[in-house]
Amino acid sequence: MGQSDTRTRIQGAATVLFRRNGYSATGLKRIAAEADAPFGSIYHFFPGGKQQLAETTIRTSGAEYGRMVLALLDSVPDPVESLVHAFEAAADDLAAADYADACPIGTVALEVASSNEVLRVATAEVFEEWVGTATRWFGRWVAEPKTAHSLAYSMIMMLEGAFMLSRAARDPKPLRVAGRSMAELLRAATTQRS
Amino acid sequence: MGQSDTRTRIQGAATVLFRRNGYSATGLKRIAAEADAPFGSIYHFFPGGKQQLAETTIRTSGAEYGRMVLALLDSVPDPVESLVHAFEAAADDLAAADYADACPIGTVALEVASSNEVLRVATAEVFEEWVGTATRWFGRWVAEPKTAHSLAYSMIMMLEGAFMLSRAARDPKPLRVAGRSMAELLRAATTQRS
DNA sequence: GTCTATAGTGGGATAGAC
DNA sequence: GTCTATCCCACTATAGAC
Repeated sequence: MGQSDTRTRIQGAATVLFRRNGYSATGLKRIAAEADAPFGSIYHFFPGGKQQLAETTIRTSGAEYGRMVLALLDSVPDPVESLVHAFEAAADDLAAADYADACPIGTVALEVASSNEVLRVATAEVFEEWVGTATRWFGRWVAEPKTAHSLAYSMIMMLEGAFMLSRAARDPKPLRVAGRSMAELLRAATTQRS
Repeated sequence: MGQSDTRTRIQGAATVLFRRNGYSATGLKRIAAEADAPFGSIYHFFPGGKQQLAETTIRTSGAEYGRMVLALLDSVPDPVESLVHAFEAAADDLAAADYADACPIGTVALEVASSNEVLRVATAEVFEEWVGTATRWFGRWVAEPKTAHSLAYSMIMMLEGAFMLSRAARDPKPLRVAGRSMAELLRAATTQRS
């Protein structure tokens, strides 16, 4: 256990730091210190260095976060209420975390988009996975697959944008507004309009 | 002219690099090189160093970008069509720029939100200014001020989230979907629903 | 004021003792 | 396999020549 435990602590510390401060601003020495692990252990478990560690955290925390959001959406029966509730929960969590822990991959995604192909592809695949999951969720209430797909994209984009504005302003309001807008979008998609 | 021209080139190069690669990944040496300016000139014109240079670019390019988006929205008479058109234009521009030049402050905003108060406040104030401008624009077609405010927030959040997904996937589609969703939101706000 | 050289710090990565 | 010491490089910042 001692061995894989070190690896777990390293990956956990990396996930937290990349999420809060991004890829470039996070040093491997800092990760080792936060993980209470010797510096060399990073290269033992992640021979590919910083990039491999980041790719691992992106894919792992990305999948985890997707499951968490889906579970949150499934915890309320009515889909419109569920959207409002999920964004409210995200707002509360973000405020409780002092506006530090939002999307685990958002900051890194923007940072590496034009500078690191390996990490860019990793973030793109995580987003794609989220869109697929969300499309299936919306598909339970929306007839047109294309509409479900658009709603899924919109939900993730609205969430990412809301995280950005809420963190910058240190204010949960953007996330709450985003939730109500997504509810409105779903209502519009399921309601006949004159 | 020679003097302030150097300052302009430095600020221009900084704006481009911060926008593409973020704050931490951008070195002052690189900025000086891209600006064809001696390294020392950065500290001559920006005695506060990297932070002051970044704050200046955030506020300046932020205001410019806000004016540009507003002009784009005002270039089409019908507001619903205008939203679709504006996001389409953003999609075309982003693809033409090889997915490098999206929002001038988005990447930096996420990077500094939990690590640099001066820059965090600068990004927050730019976002606030955009929301105000957009609220006035939506107010021309929506009666309720609160609704106009929500639409303004949603548009900016959707744009930021769409930039993130489009850059990660190197695909203009998220931006186009975002535009259609914003059009749908405005339609829902201006149409009677059964 | 313009520019260069360098100090001082922290980064990623590696070699090698244990 | 675990851990430490160190290398080399890039960074921010500054001192000082011109």
